[in-house]
Amino acid sequence: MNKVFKALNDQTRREILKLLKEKDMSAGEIAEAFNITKPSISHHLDLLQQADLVTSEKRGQFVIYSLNTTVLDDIMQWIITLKE
Amino acid sequence: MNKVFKALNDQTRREILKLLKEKDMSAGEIAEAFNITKPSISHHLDLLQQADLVTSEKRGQFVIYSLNTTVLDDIMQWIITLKE
DNA sequence: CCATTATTTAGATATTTGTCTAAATAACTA
DNA sequence: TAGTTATTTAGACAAATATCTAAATAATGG
Repeated sequence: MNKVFKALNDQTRREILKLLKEKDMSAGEIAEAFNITKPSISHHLDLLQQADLVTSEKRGQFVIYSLNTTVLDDIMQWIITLKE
Repeated sequence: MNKVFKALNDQTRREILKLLKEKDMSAGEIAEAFNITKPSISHHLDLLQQADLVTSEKRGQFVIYSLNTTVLDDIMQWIITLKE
């Protein structure tokens, strides 16, 4: 939960999630969408994965990342609880 | 939006919101609920207010804080968009 | 007006974070 | 096997953050 909030607290990471909503992408493809070096993007992807917001799968020499929205349900529930 | 995510990215601030869900509280009352000094809590309240997650009103020598959940709707909508 | 109480502001400090470059690892291909 | 491409790891550094103590501000009550 803590890790999810932390992962969401960054514009670049939120945009990565938005990209992955459209389609699965390799680390390199994701990096190309930003003006940030590949190691930095790799770090962001690591944080997103730690939060379970993305999953990754090695396909040949590529690592394909996918969005995982199931943890967002917890955040939604947290917000709903706060509102009621 | 950025400020809301930032404000939510802290355990203490999330607990403050939970407290304020139950009832409005003065800055001092809130501080007493934590093992943190009053200036630190004051700083957290400032960040929450910047994010529009709480409002404050001066009543005599006290400052009463209240929860404001309207901005949480934006977060909810952001999550829903990501999920659909 | 002075002392007390409530809260915030200022300034310092240690930790965390986002970014970079350089190097390491892993997989394909000629 | 050697060279190329894809990604991550390691290490450094500047900026942001959470916390503290001390001082300032504001309101109350004798």
